[in-house]
Amino acid sequence: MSEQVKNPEQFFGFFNEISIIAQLSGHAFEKAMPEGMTMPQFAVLNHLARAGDGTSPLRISRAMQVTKGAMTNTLHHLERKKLVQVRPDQSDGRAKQVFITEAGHEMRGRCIAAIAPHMKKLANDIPVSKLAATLPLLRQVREWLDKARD
Amino acid sequence: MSEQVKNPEQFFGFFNEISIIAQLSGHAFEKAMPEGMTMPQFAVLNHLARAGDGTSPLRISRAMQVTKGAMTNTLHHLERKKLVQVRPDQSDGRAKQVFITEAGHEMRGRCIAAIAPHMKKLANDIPVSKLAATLPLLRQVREWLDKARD
DNA sequence: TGCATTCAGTTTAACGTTAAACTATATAGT
DNA sequence: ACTATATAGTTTAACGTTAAACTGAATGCA
Repeated sequence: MSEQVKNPEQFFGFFNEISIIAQLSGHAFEKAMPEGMTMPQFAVLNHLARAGDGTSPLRISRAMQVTKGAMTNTLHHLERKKLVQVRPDQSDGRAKQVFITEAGHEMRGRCIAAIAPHMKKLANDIPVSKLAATLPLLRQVREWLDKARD
Repeated sequence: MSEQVKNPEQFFGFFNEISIIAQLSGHAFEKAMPEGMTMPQFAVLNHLARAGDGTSPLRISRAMQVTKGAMTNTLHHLERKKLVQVRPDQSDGRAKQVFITEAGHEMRGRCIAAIAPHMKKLANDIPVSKLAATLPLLRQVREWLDKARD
């Protein structure tokens, strides 16, 4: 009674659903956010606020699971808006350190506040607990894919 | 004891996990597939094979949840490779009809075959039943987002 | 019949992403 | 010390996407 993959459609269906949700939710978020803020930008701001300041672009790019080049781009946007400050790392001439500014903290707060009403609406129709219940599996899948990337 | 959104992080975490999985799985799929086949191209081929031939680009774009412009692009790729055939719709001068060719069917089979071993590996570590169990919720979220799009 | 509106599809610019080439600095081995 | 290799970050080309402008055909209403 081993688990056979009789039906590839279940797999495709799962990943297809995932990718459509990613696309729709990404655009919904960006539409709700303050002027010009994108998902990647908010994600970096949020990461810096939660996980702490002063890390390098490379470490942030790994946490966000994007390439270094993508992070260069995102950080330039945030820097231009003065939401982060990027300084050379004294102890490593190759590296830089990224700091979130006061304006950055404030912008993060505004983003969260802007999204809150939408979350409330979603929570009305779909209990948060059901979303949260899938998180362990999603994390497992993500970690699996990350490892399989070689 | 109503369901309060105390912790926005659960929401962000859910959608963040989703978007990372979408990105990783998309790239993993494309790497495994035959030369030059992309996820969107395979998705269209798969849709035509399963849901039937002869529909219009617009209907396909809606089924795939992408814009008309994106579908124009994807269909051009498939047409150039002779995996689909696009003909003007006799009964509506504005519309077109999309048909999957024999080569298209064959390519779809090759894509599925190419992905099968990867699915097997994933199924080894994460039971298909657990993925399938989340599908109803994912569908619910997707439909909610689709409706909320106005 | 004629005109305004809707609809199908294409095209364009802008954006974020990846992969790969590149610069510059750090590290290790001889 | 010197040389080879690894590492951090930037830049470039290519790609798929969206939004919006556009063309051409159909529909509805006067």
